[in-house]
Amino acid sequence: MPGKGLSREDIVTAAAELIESDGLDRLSARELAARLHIKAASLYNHIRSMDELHTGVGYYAIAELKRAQLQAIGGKSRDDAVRALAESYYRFGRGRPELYKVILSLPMVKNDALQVAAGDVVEPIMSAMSGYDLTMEQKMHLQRVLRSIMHGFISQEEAGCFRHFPVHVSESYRIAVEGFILLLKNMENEARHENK
Amino acid sequence: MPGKGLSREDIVTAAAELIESDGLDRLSARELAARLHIKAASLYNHIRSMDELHTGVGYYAIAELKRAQLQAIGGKSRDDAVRALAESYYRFGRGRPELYKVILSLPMVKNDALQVAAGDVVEPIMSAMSGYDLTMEQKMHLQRVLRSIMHGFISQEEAGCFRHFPVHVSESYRIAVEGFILLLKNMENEARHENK
DNA sequence: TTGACAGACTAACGCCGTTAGTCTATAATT
DNA sequence: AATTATAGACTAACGGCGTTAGTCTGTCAA
Repeated sequence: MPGKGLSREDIVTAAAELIESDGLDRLSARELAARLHIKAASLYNHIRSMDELHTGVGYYAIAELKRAQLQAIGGKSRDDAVRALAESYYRFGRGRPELYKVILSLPMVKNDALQVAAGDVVEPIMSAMSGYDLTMEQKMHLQRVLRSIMHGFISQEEAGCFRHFPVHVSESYRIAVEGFILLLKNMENEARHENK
Repeated sequence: MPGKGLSREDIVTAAAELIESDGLDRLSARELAARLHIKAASLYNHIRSMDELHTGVGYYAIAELKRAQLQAIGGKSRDDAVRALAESYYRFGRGRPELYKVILSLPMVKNDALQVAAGDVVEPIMSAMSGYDLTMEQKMHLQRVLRSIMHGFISQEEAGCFRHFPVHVSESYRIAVEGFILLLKNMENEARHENK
C-alpha cells in the first residue's frame, strides 16, 4: 500500500478541521486534498462523493454536540438541567459556528442512517426534561419547542439579525429559556389539576 | 436598444420564479438566462453578480413575508394578533419554502441596505405586540424570542427533524406559540406588581 | 445622416465535483 | 525467494459553474 496511513476517518477529520478553521464554504475536494498532500481525485479511493463526506462530518458534529450537552446536564435535574442544556447548546452553536452549520445543512430526510443521528439530537433534551411530571407525548412536543428556541436563536444571531438593537443578546436568550421553563411548569400544573 | 424590454427587476422576478418552481439550488446564471432567452453573460449587463441578484431576491422575499404578516394581523390585538402573526409566518415558511430559504441565506452583516430589510422583519412582530403593557426593551427581547421560535420551528421541520415521532407538528407549534403568550402575560404581570 | 450606446453575442479563464485509466509499491500466496 | 493481487496514489479529461473581455448590431438622439 503506497502512501498508506490514510483512512476514511482521517479524511472526515481533516474535513472537519478545514471547515472549523476556514469555513464551510471553503471546503472543496482540491483544498481538502492539498491538506492531506494528495490530489483531489485520490480522495475518491476513500469516499464516494463530497456529499457523503459532508454527511460524515455531520455525524461527527452531532456527536460532539450530544457529548457537550450530556456533560452539561451532568447530575442536574429539572430547571437546572434545562438551563445547563440551553447554555451548552448555545455555547456550541456560537463557539463552533461552522461545525454547527454542518448540522443545519444535513437533510435528515433522505438518509435512513441520519435518522439515528437525529435521535442523538433529541436524547439530551429528553434527558434534561426527565424530572418533570409530564406524559411522553407532552415531552415530545416540548422537546421540539425547546429545540426551536435554541436553534432559532443561534441561527438568527449567526445571520446577524440581532445586531440592530442595543439590547443584550444573552439577556434575550435568558428570557427565552426562562419562558420555556415557565411553560414546562404550567403544563405540569395543568395535569395536576386535572387529576385532582 | 436591441432585444429591449429586459430590466433588472425582470431578472430578479424571473430568479424568484425559478427558485420557487425548481428550488434554490437550481438557480444558476445559465439556467436563469435560458428562461429569459438570453445567454448567461448577458445577465451581467443588468446585475453585478449572482450574489447581488441573490440579495435582490432576498428583498423581494422579505417584502412578501412582511406583507403576509401585516395582512394577517389586520385589526387584531394582543393574543389574537400574536396568534395570527405566528400562523401567517408558519404558512409562509411552509408554503413557500424555497423563497423562505432565500431569506435565511441572507447574511445581514455585510450589507448596510439589508439592515433596512431587517427592520421589515421586526416591524410586524412589534406591531403584533403593541397591545401589551411592556417596555420597549422588553418588547425587543420578546421579539427576538418569538422570531426564534417561529424560525427555529420552520427550519427544523423543513430539515426533516420532526418526522421521527408520531405527534402532530401543528400541535407542537400551537404549544410553542401559547407558551410565548404565557411569557408575554407573565412579564406584563411582573411589571404590574412592581409598580403597585 | 451620423454618432453614441444599450444590450445582445462568442470565447475564454479558473474554479468545481467527478470518472476513467494507469502506474507502483507493498502484502499475501505459492 | 518469486509471483501475483491489490490498495492507493497519479494524470487527463468532462461538463458545469460564475465571471470577464471584447465584439457586433440595432435603435435613438443630434
